[in-house]
Amino acid sequence: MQSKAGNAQQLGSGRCPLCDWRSAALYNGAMPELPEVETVARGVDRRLRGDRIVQVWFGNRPQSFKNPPARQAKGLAGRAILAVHRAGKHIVFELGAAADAASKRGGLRETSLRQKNEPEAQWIVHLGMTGRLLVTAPDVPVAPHTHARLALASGSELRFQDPRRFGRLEFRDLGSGGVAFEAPGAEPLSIGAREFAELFQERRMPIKAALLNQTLLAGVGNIYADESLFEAGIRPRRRTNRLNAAELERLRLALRRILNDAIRLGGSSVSDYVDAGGERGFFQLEHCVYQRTGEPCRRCQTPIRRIELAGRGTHYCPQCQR
DNA sequence: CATGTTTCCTGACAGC
DNA sequence: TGCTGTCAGGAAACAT
Repeated sequence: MQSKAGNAQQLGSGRCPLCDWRSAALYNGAMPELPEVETVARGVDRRLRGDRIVQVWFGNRPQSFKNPPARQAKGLAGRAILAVHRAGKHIVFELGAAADAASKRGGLRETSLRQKNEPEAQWIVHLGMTGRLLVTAPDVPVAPHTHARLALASGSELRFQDPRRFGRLEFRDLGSGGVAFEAPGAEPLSIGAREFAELFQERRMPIKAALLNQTLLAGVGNIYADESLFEAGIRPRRRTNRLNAAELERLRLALRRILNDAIRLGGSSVSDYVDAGGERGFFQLEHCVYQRTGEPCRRCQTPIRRIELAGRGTHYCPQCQR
């Protein structure tokens, strides 16, 4: 058995609150995708909606910032958190007026904006591979690779940590001609059959590469691409324009079902992922192909095969997927 | 334009 | 024990 397959046997970790299941060890190799990002966004929203940012500290690793940290810190300070939600793999903080600016500025425009509760700014967080967004008490020791700390009026602290620094933080001021963030691709949970088919039938890339392309569908990453192709019975290398209507519809429904199941289980904790309260998810226990190279297919016992596609490890059952 | 490849970054692990 | 090499991957940049 290859070394990667050996790793895969140790897949998952943490303790399940329901069954007390516990695995041997962590291992490396997963990232926050739509279900994980949804879980984090919901957790942050529940904890911080209505709170106010009173103080901001940013680290000095420029890779983590889409616009300069000093500007982001200045933009965030004093603002109310109106809501937090997911868009694709992004976590979007909808922010109100800064406390001091609101009292200074006043005026008609301000009043109308506040009445409609429209955001005046946004903070957009992408977790990349290893990013974590955690709500903690301020006296909890600061973990290594913490690049952002936001002190809140409630006394809580929001922290962003990201060892590999593939994550990105971005501040947008919507008041001065700034444009609200929009995920580039369609939402896989709500896209209809026709629109889904239209995304793919004119293209000729491998279906797996298309699923990973965020400008087509927003939020699908390596785990859920592999898992949904397994459930739909489609080989990852199949060209998108060679898939018939029935296959595309199977894929759409498989993707939707798997993403919803994963959200229900709090996401897949394969390596670094935890939700806003530091809890791990449990969808990794449901994986059929991802990181199961060489292990028997759960449906037909054929060993799961691993190939490289679009620069990613890609897992499938040669018997069940055609 | 569409598609393919490289790069960034660190921790975990295998092997010596 | 401790070192070195390999691998994981989202998305932007670059190449074909």
